[in-house]
Amino acid sequence: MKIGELSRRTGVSVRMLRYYEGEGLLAPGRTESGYRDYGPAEENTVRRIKMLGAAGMTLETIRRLLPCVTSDDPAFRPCNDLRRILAQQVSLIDERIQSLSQSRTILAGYLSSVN
Amino acid sequence: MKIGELSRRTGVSVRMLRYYEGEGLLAPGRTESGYRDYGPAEENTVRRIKMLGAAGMTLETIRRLLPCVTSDDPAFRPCNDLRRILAQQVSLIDERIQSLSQSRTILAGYLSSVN
DNA sequence: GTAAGCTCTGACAGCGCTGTCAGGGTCAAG
DNA sequence: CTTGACCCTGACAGCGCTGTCAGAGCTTAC
Repeated sequence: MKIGELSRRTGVSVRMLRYYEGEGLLAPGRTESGYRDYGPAEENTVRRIKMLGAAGMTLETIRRLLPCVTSDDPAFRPCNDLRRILAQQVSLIDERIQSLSQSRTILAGYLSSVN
Repeated sequence: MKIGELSRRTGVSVRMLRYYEGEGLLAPGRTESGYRDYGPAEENTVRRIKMLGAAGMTLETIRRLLPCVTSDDPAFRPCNDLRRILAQQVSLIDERIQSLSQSRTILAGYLSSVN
């Protein structure tokens, strides 16, 4: 299918689909005339990217993770990294939450001091 | 005092002190030769900016808040907005935390499904 | 053949903050 | 007077993602 259709099916903008490709997350074939040509595998990948993105991951992180998650691949590597990266992401999020909580505390302090 | 000294005293980079000014948070006088000239009031202001910034506020938000906090001013307006803005900031942080927690849950799910 | 609609590439913009560099004055001490 | 330290302005860069525009080719249906 062409990029417009994939966009409609996945809800990811055409712009972003091209961007994914530029970032090495997607590698669709091309028609003779140069149009990107996506298959079901690519559609799956886009869905996965979307999910991981929803989990707050950077495209760069997703890129490293994708080969592990793409169940269509024979997965040469058992992806020892998968667990490590996921765990890393979780603690990264924990740090952010911690930091925000701290900010929250400070603000709440101001707020109560204002009466 | 000149900008370098203020920077040393407050721990805020020269770059940022100039930036604060550009954003309308600070309005130091100028010497004849055009050097910025900061007094104790400005130093206080910078300290306040630092604190509010540590609470996760945008400079724009801080700008709106500053006139309320600058205790040196007679404070024409009783700053009805102060409470409102602070509360608003708190709920903004809450939203972010919520969003991160959601991401965390998703990731933790992935992690456990990987075993 | 023509027009509408889709695709292509490449580039600019913006969010909020910060560093850094360039080109050029100023000030203080020797 | 010269030198080194400091200041000035203005502009570019980068983070990560996204929209949008321009200029041009392809496709499809009438």
